[in-house]
Amino acid sequence: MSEDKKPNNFIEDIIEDDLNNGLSKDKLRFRFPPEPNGFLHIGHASAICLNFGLGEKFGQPVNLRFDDTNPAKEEAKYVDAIKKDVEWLGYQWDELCFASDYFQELYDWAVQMIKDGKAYVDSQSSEEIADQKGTPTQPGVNGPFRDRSVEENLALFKGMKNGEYGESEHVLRAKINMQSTNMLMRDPIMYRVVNRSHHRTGEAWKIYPMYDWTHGESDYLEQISHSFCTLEFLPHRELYDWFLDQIVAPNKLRPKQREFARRNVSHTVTSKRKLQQLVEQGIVTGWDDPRMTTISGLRRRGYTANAIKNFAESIGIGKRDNLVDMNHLEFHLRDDLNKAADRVMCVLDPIKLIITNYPEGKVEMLEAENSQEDVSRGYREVPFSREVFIEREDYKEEGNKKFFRLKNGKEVRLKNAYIIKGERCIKDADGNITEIHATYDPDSRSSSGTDASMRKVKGTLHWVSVAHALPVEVRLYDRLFTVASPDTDKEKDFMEFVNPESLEVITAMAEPAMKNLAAGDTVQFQRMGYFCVDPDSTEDLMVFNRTVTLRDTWAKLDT
RNA sequence: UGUCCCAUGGUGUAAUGGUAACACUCCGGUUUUUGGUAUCGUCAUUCUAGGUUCGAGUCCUAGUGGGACAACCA
Repeated sequence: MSEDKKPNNFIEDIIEDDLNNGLSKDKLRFRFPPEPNGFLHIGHASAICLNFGLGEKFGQPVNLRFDDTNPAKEEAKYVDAIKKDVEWLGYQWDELCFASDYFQELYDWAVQMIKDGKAYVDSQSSEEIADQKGTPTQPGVNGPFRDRSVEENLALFKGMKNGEYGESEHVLRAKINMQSTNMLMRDPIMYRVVNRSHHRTGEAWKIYPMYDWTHGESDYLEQISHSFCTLEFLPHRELYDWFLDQIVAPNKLRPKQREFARRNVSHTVTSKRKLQQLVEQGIVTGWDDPRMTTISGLRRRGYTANAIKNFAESIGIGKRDNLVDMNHLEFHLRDDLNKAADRVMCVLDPIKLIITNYPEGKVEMLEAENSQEDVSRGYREVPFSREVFIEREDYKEEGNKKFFRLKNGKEVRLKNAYIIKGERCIKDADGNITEIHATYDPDSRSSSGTDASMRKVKGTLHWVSVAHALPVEVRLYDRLFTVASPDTDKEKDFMEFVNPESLEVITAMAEPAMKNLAAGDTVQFQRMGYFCVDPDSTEDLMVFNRTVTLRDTWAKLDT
């Protein structure tokens, strides 16, 4: 039972402090609160893992709450997509909540605040309101409607609710302090009129509450003990607390907002606006394009939920600006896939190799292990014959000592088959190699038990029998951006850093057993990387996405 | 010409006033029918200046650098 205790992060410290100060553990409750206005991305994954991870660590519930207070942007289809992504990551929420479920409570509280002189209806234009608000370095001034009577405020607010006014005619504002150093405290807007149909409440409401007025009160209604959000909301905390002050009952739990730094991953963008731009301008094929770092894109690319969760856990959580290198993510991806994926052979850039001393017309079914890591995964049969495809880059007429692959006069092993020796190659008029000739050692068949089969040769190549090869489409992905941080350049737009070679589509030659794979299945193409079957696959043509390459120390030496 | 947040190897995190550590990356060795995996190892870190203290990455002050804040968005 030696549980290796990992050090707490500062969020866990906050919770344990509260526990030590008398908060009972069963009062702990967390939430993940996305706005249903787009797809979740890798940044959200960190927040999901944080909140649901805390739920698991402390054995307490986590709500999934949709922050749906702006009908102009939100749609039911995003609600469904978000639920699917959270589930795919392997988390189960306690209650499924919507801020829109609280519209009536929020309204009633707002009416009470008007009666208490804590809120008023402002009838100015948004420009006038903005003008009076001042700037971060200059205090604001009070507007002309700030001291309206309670009766007038009540009547106007009711009128707003009943649809008697158009958008922008009136807003309800909290009466706080126009001179505050915190701009959010300068009489923030609580309600505005929006003439839109809401994806859940339909036409029932003409006024909609703003984020600040909604979020803390929603936390309170759900009795969330700790409300974690990203650092940009830190200035909102003062207002979060002020709004709570207006409504918290003494016998109820008072939620606490704390902030952490959003995780940025190199070579990606995560703002919805920018992701949308990539989709709209056709840089990618959609929100689930395998090059996108949306959860749905990562899923289609072949990322596993485990890899994402391990990544999130390993990078931890902090308060400083950060840019996590993509290779952290890829490390966890390879780590997980190495254990989970069967091995197969597929030649991406095929060239024909003829074994001149192998009988024409002969076919042998050779046994190949599905995983060197785990023999319990069993074996499959792979057909071998006189003509096979190998990778073009695996042959050189002459190569230096570091080149472990096939060259004239040298031996290599064909994986799970025979040791062959390079003899010569055939070239076309332009000097391009079109065909390689080799001879084989008939006694060297893998696991035949002969002395020859035990011989050590430096290189091992993967191969596919020409007569049995299954042509498949393979989509090779590279990073979508050529620089680590595409959206922080002061002069250049992030679109200028789009990698024009982020996708290469090729036809590869696969071993015949691969035709049994189904969409979503992941395998390792030995020596080449991890690949998964894309849903674009048809009866006639299988399509594979390259999830990630193998670590390749040779490629680095070679260049 | 404001308020607030942040600062530990190339990257991310830990050290809770007491020997600066872990992972990734990089580089190198061993094993290997994947130049993969596994395994061993090397290199490399507390922004600056003062102060408190027997002792400071940690506490205090100032500076420097980075970031947030002026949507009827969240």
